[in-house]
This record gives sequence, C-alpha cells and structure tokens, in this order.
Amino acid sequence: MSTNVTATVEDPALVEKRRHQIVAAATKLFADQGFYTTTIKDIARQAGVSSGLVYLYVREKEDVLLLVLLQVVNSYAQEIPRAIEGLADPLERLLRAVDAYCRVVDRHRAATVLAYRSTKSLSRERRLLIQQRETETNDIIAAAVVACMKAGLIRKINVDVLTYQIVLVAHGWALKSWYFKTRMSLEEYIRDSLDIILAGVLTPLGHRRHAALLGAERSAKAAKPRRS
Amino acid sequence: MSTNVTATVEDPALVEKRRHQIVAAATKLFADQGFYTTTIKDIARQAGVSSGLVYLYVREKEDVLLLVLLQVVNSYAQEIPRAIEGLADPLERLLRAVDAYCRVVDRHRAATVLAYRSTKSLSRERRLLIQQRETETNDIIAAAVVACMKAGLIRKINVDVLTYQIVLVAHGWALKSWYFKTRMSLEEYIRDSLDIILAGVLTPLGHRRHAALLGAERSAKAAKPRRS
Amino acid sequence: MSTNVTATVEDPALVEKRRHQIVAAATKLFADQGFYTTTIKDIARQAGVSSGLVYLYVREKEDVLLLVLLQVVNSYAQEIPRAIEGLADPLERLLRAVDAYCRVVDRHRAATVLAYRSTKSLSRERRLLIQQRETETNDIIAAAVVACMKAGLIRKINVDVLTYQIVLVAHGWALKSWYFKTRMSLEEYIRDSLDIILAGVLTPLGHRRHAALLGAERSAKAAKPRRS
Amino acid sequence: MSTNVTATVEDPALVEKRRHQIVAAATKLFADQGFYTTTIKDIARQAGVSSGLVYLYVREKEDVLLLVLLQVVNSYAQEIPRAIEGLADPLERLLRAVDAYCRVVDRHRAATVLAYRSTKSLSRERRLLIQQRETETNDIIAAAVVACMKAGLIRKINVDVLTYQIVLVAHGWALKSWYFKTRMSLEEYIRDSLDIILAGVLTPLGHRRHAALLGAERSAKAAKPRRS
DNA sequence: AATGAATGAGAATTCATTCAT
DNA sequence: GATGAATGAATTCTCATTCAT
Repeated sequence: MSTNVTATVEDPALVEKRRHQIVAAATKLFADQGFYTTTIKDIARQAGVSSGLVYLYVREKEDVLLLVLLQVVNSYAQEIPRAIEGLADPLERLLRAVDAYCRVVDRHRAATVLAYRSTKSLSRERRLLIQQRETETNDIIAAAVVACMKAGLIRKINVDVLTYQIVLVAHGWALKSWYFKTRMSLEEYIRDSLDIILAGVLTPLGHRRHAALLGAERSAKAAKPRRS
Repeated sequence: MSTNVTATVEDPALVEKRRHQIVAAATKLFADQGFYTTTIKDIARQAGVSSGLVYLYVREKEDVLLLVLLQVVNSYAQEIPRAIEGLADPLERLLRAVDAYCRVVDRHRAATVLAYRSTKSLSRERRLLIQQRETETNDIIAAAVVACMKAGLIRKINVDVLTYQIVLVAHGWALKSWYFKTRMSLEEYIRDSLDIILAGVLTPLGHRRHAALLGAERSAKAAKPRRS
Repeated sequence: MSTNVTATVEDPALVEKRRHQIVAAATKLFADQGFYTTTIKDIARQAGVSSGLVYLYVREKEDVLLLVLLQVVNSYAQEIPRAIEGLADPLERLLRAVDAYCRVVDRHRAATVLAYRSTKSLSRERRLLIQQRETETNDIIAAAVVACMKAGLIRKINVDVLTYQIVLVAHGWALKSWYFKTRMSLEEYIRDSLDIILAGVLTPLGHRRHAALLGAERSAKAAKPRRS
Repeated sequence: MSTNVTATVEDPALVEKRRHQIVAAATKLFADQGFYTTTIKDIARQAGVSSGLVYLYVREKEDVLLLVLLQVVNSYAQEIPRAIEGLADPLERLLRAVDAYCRVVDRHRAATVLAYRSTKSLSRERRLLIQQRETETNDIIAAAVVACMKAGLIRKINVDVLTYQIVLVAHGWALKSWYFKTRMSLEEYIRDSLDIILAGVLTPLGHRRHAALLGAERSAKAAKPRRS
C-alpha cells in the first residue's frame, strides 16, 4: 500500500494523518466538482489547513488525485477478499464477493464515479498503477467464477465477459445511483441483477445449490434478522 | 437535433460545415486529453482554423463539449431505431437493437468514454439535455424488452435492471475496449454478452425463437457473407 | 469642415451620407456606453450597415470618435456666431451668446459629456484638433466680454477667468443635467447663472443696460410669447 | 472609508500598504492613458509587483478604478471640513472652504480629471457610491452658502446654482489646468474666480465683511508670510 | 460599394507552485 | 512543520481590422 507519492515531512504518523485529512477533503470536492475545477486552496480550506501545507505531503496536485483513487481501489482490494475468507463453497464465495463488491461501491459511490471520470487525468504511470489495482479486484471475481465453473456450477462461458458483466453491475450502482436510488434498495438491485446474470450461467447443479443457499440465508435471516 | 448553441454566423450551410470541423477536432482532442486539458487553441489548430473563428460558432468552450456529446447521444438515438424499423418479431427487434447499440458505441468509442468522463463538466442545464437524450435511447431498449415479455419470450424480471444491464454491456465495450480489443472481436463480445444475459431471461418459448433466429442468421450469412 | 479623416469611397455625396449615418449611430452609442465599450459592430448594427462598410469611410475606430467630437464642437462654432450676427449692442451680444451656447449644449447634451470623457482617448494630433475648435468657440465668448469691457459695461476683471466661468456654466448644464433636469428649466438655469455672474461684473452702466434689455425682452415676450 | 472592495489577504496593514501601492500606480496610469488603455500588467509593473498580486487585493479591474476614485472624493470630503473646523464667521468659512476645495483639486489634479472621464466606466452601484461621496462634498459648500445667506451676507439667490458654480470653479482648475497653468497661479485663479462670483452675490454687509477679511488676511500675510 | 467571415493580437483573470517568515 | 503572500505562466474570450466574394 505504499503510494509512490513522496512527502517532505518525515514523521510517518503525521504523514498518515495529514494525508488522510487531505484525501478526505479532496474526495468530497473532486466528487462534487471534478478534479480540474477543484483548486488546491479549496482542498486546503476543506481540510482546515493552509495551501502550503498540502505541498509538504504531496508533490503536485495530481498526486492528490492519485491518493484519492488509490484509496478507492484499495478499499475494493481489501474488503472483497475479507468478505469471502473462510468460505469454502465456490458458489457462496462468488455470491458473497459480488455482494461485497456492490456494498463497497455503495459506500464509496462518489469516489467510484470519480474513478470513472478522472482516472484519465492521471499521468500514464499513475494511471497504470490504478488500473493494475482494479485488475487485482477483478481477478478475485474471475477466480470465484472459475472455481464455480470447475465445480460444475457454472456452465462453460467466457469468463472475462461474465466477470466484466459482474464488475459493470457493481460499478453501475454508483454510476446510475441517481436513477436507481429512488426505485429500489441496494439489496434489491443486487438480487435482481444476480437473478438475471446467474440464471443464464448456472448449471442445473448450480441452480440447486443456489436455491439451497438462498434457503439457508432466508432461514438464517429469519433466525437472527439483520438490522436494516 | 437543434442544439441551443447559438452561432454569430447566419448561413446555415456554413454553420453546419464549420461546426462539423470543430466538433471533429474537439472530439479527438477531448477523447485524448480530456476537456480541461484541451484548449480552444488546440481545437482551432486541429481543425485548421483560427481560435477566433471557433467563437463565431459557439458561445463558450463548454458549448463545444455540448456539441460533441450531443453528436454521440444523437447518433445513438438515430441509429438504433433505424436498425429495427420494419422488424416485427419482438425478440429479433431486441437482438438487433442491442447489436446496433454496441456497434454505434464501437464507432464512437472515444466519444462514449468521453461522455462518461465529461458530462459532469457541463452546466446543469446542458447536462440535463444530454441525460434526457440518453434516456430516450434507453427507452427504446426498454420498450423492446417489454414487448418480448408481453409476447412470453422473456420471463418476468425487473425491466429497469435488465435494460440497464444491456446498456452497461454496450457502453462497457467502449469503457474497457483497451482490455477486450486484444482478446475478442466486437461480434464475439456481443454474442457472449447476450448469451449470458439472454440465457437467464428467456422463457423456453423465447429460447426456441432465439435458436431459430440464430439459425436463420447463420444460413443468411452463409449465403451472402458480410464483408468483415 | 474638412476632417482629415480619409475615405476609400470617392463620391462625396455618398461619403457625406454614410458618415452621417455612422456618426449618428456612434454618438448615441458612445454617449450611452463610452468609446471603449462600443464596438465597431455595435456602430454598424445601429447604423444599419455592415461592419466592413465602416472601414470604407474611416481608417480606424478612433476616426469615428474624432468625427463625433468634431460634429459637436463644430455645432458650437457655428450656432453661437449665428445667434449674435447682426446684433450691435455689446451686452446683448454677450447675453445672446451665452444663451446660444447653453442651448447648443442642451441640444447636444450627451455629446458634450462625451467630449469631456473621451477627448483624451484621441491621439495627440486629433485631440489638438478638437481643442483648437473649442478654443475658437471660447474666443467668441471672450471677444464679447472684451467688447463689453471696452464699452464700460463690465468692470475690469480677468477676461480668461470670466470666459471660462461662462463656458463652465454652459457645459455644466450637460455635465449635471441629471441633477438640474428635475429642479429647473434650462431657461431658469441660464437666468440664475447669469444673475450670479453678471451681478458681480457689470458696472453701474452695465446694470442699467442689463435692466433695459431684460425689460425689452419681457415686453417682447409678452407681445409674442414663445411656445414653451 | 470602508471600500466594499474585498481582498483575499487578511492582514489589514498589508492590505493597506499594497492597496496604496496599487492605487498610486493606477492613478498615474489612468490619468495618463485612461482606464481602458491601461492594463493590469501596466499597473502591476508600475507598482513593482506581479500582476497576480493585484488580484489578491482587488476582485476585478474596475475595483482598482473604484479605489482610485474613492481616494479622490474621500480626500475632498476630509480636507474641506478640516479647513473650516473651528471657524465661526460664515463668510470666512465659505471662503476657506472654496479655497480648500481648489487646493485639494490642485493636489489631485489628474485624479479629478480622471473622475470626470471615468466615473461612467464604473458599474451602476459603484458609480452611485462615488456620486454620493461627491454630493457630500457639495453639501458642505451648500451649507456654507446657506449660512452666509442667513447671516445676511449673501443675497437671496439660487443656492443650488451658486454651489454648483463654485464646484465647477474648483473642478475647472483641474479640467483646464493645461490652459491656466501657464497664465496664472492657483492663488490668482481662486482670487479672480471668487472676485467674480462673490461680487455678484454679497450684500453690502457681505462686501464689508469680505473687505475686512481680506484686510486681515493681507496683514496676517505681511506679518508671517506663508511658505511658497 | 458592400458584405460579413476570418484572423490573431491582446487583455483579464485564475491558480499551481514556491518560499520567506 | 506550518503559513499564506507572491509569482507568472497559461487560458478564455473579445474585437479591430482585413479581404475574398
């Protein structure tokens, strides 16, 4: 999770703290107004520091964008594996991974959209860094898909395409949240999307397992219902 | 197709010609470098005109972006209906519409990505204009889905979600073309994506029709093969 | 009345006509918005011609200003002498001259203010041309003052200062018309101003003559009253 | 003396200092070349600062003009009252006020002319601010006139007109200084102008007082002659 | 003679970045 | 380490002037 972004300041704890301030402020502003229309002064003001201070923790404005985007893709790369660790059933792993993906996206909605808008504002090198991290996330999904296929739960289809469709579904929640927000809950969105996609790719065996999992979940929920 | 963008010059043919020059130049540059990093001078140079001339056909820089984005969404709104006009079979209409959508996106790949990145750079009013046009396109897809559902070819699923998934597939080709381009052709992408999505939503009747259509298409192709 | 402003066009009648159009349009616009904030296009539009046409009758924008200002100072230099020609009595000549001055200023109020604002926008050479014409006007007033002094009607005072005060009174009507317009008529302004100035400079003989003139005027007015 | 012109910089002492620099530079340039032909870069260069700095102390170019003009009208509004404070005799107050007015105008000759030329270049709101301040100055003169009238020193004449004539005399020194400068001193100009105006409005009592005041002044001068 | 499209120099304004305190 | 004043390059937009038609 090292960032390539060099700071003048030595004390790592302080660097951590200041960068957090800056990134938090910048994320909000970039998401609201975009990268180019946000000034360093805006960021400094929002973060409650001086504009000069920003340059003690970052070499140029673009570094701030990099830090912001890294935070998003890192949160993907962290939270999805965490959601499926310990699970053995391939289908359950896939379902949980998709579910986790959508939920992280939901939590970072603004930043996800920002990534779509602003990744290209990065220099090539930095852009590749981001794309690489994104690929890592996709690989987790792809691995889960492959595992299902090996287990005979998913029929033979183009893994890349299916993976990408799942990724698009997850990102799509952020991209069109203004549209869906008023029409359905995140849970419904996940369920309906998976319904469509899985229905077409599961084998009969996969379908049975899916039904079993849903049944288990439902009874689990009935037993100790989640807080909304 | 009126644009709200006012020109100082009267002659409509000239306006048409010059705007075309400007939009072509701007599309390329915006796609390559983004809206904010492209200057009016860049656009003028690329278009082979003076920077002052641009302002005879456009009131502000943002108008250029509007014209560029309008061109994309207008081409969606035009070409998709054209691809399905005259067709009666609901499933065929849906398949052709999706196919057409993906192909327009392919032809305007850069501009499609640009729309994702830069729509928010527009003023609210202009942004709404674009979004409205986009919605019109989506409505065409949604109508085709509904028709299939009414004809018993697609099972009862959430129309919005399916429509959106189709739209994401179409746009997705542009968004990740850098990834797919090297791995598969547009035709394969369309086929594999539809395979996954349709498999999950067609009724048995729908499946039979789909198979029939594919068969017809294949023999048609065999008869008079398309030029690549 | 030759202007030093060269025209491309030969036909003198046409030049006259076009310049008149242009000057009329420019006078209005310059007076309303000032020289620098008025564009050649504005002038052309207001004059009902094309912007290119202006340059057939004028070499640069500043020439238009020169023409406008020349028109004003020329109207001074013409109308004041005309008002006093044929009059023999020195005091009557002075009074009528002042009266005429104020009335021309009133008729060209906007242009008079414009002269105050914009003469300095002219190049040195053109500015001198205007100032020279202005001086000619002042000389008429000064001559009338001197004549009164020689006739023993005005006591020995600084002619320049008195002349200038009279000029200021005349111009003052234009400069502060926004203030006086609502408080008094031009006639009252002239009367009250002369009352103050003359009272201090007339000799006893001068006073008697003044009274006589006023009496004559009053009875003349009573005989054939002016339409307001 | 608050200005409505907002600065980005906080430190009031610095703001004061920088604005002073800017206003001094701008006054000179505006007076020489006018508002529109002076660029911000010109001002910055003349003030020995960068062009960006100007915008730390001013929001737009027009603000610079406002500051310049405010300085002039403020100096009127300050120095005239100061010149007559403590004086009891109404006629002496009037004479001293006029004298002070002419002297301030003399000190700010260029800026006074600038006010005539450029007030209309201000936005309505700012223009009103200037005009209001000017009116305040005129009110001081008007009050002194009225006091003289009440004391039977000035005969019953139109106060507005007399006040305005006095104002014109004061301003006139600046407007035509190019003409008078070579012909007479400021002192002579004041004396001769007052001679003409007062002679016409003083009552016999007023005349006696005037003579007494002049006598007192002359002997005072003889006793301890003023420097230059 | 007249038009008005085209040019391009020039001006105001912004803002990333630096640096003295 | 922190501040925020200062810099100046860069950008948008305007408009006097030219010139092909």
